[in-house]
Amino acid sequence: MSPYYTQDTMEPLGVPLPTLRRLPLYLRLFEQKAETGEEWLSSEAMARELGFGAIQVRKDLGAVGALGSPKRGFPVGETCRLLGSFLGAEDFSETFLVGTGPLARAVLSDEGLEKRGFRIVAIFEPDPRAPRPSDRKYQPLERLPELVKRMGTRLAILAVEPCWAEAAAEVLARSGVAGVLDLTGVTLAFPKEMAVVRESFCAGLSTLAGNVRAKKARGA
Amino acid sequence: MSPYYTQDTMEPLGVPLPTLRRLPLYLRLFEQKAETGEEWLSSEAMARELGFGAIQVRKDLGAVGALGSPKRGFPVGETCRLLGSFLGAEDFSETFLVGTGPLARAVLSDEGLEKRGFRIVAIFEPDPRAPRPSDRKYQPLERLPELVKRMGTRLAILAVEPCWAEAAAEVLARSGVAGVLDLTGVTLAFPKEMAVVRESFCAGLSTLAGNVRAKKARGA
DNA sequence: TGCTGTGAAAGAATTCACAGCC
DNA sequence: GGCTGTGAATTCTTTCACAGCA
Repeated sequence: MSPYYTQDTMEPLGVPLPTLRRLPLYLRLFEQKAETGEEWLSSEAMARELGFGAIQVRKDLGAVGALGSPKRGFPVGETCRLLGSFLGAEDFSETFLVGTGPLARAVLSDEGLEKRGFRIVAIFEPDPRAPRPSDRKYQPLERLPELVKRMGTRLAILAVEPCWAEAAAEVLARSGVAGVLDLTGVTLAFPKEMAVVRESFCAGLSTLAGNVRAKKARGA
Repeated sequence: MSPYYTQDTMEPLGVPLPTLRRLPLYLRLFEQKAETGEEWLSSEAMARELGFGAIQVRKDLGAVGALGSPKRGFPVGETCRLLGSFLGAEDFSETFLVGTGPLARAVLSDEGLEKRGFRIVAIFEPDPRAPRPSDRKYQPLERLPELVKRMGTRLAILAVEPCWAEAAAEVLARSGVAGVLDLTGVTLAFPKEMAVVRESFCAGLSTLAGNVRAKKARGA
């Protein structure tokens, strides 16, 4: 039985999007504590470390059904498992990677992914003339839809060069994957039944710059 | 004089964070239109392409002072400049990069950054024994604070291996940079007067997985 | 008619206040 | 005391409805 129910009503939970974005941060904290062998972690300690309110931390954790204990906080091991299974692993561990350039390489060498239970199970390249990376096998992009069907994969990471982004996005759109992590930085249209998370260095930096500016405007 | 004032009240604007995160998407759309030579872009066209409401697009653009024209939409060239200067370029173009691994390489090879006006002006590496990349010069991390002071750089991208993350974060915290784009995926503490944007493949994938799950729960 | 701009209403997310438990 | 869990209050975002303009 899937564990994602609120504690009291036993209704499946719609976790608010902002909460969803914070959950990975909590998970990391719990994992760190697990490594040092600590058993309990309080919302206030987390809040201090992350720079936002303790009540928010509790609400967020409560939203996925995490259960803490008065005076001590949240049990490290159990909460780790709960967050880990909610956030990925388990149902969504198998992921396709589209692209073989520097960005795709960065994804492949990210230790965090496998630590969290995600596994890149196949790599695809849309450009037939792309230099062939020596260290891992990859397939032409056209074969992706077929493999999605055969393997039941539901997640894909799009990390191709900008010029190939649209072509690749179209293939993905028709492929039947449920969600795409779009790292291309190009504005791509996906059917709206697909889940899309867009992330790019550029957008991140822009947001940061805007942030700094806003902070200064308020503070000074 | 800085142009970031609301049109009517002439008060400096506090752009809502969710809006701030969407602005880079609009900017990309405008840039694309600029390339194909089109002069006008309507909020509804944008909305269709991005998959959210037209009213929201108008509110967001309005929040940075963009001004559209009835029946036609928003002027491509002018809005490009406005968004571009609000989001980065101009005041924040010079950026330090910390790290020389695959992730840092991906940042360096990202065409989007320079296209948007950001420039990596120096690269730092905390690990004295890291393999020396042949193609670009870099400096030991200890020199960063000094260079921040001399060059007045305000933004840094943190892209080191996880094991060096904390050490690097400490140096950054004392260095006087105003904002950090943290790509390490490690939970790091920064002084709260610093602006921090965290981004990682892992968090992105986790969010995506949660998203897919939530979508399914609602839809079916 | 076709689109923007805006004040008002609805809906979410965050914060507060306090009850409960060890 | 120290910390969690929760309903109520507040604040922030989004959406709606319509006025205005070319």
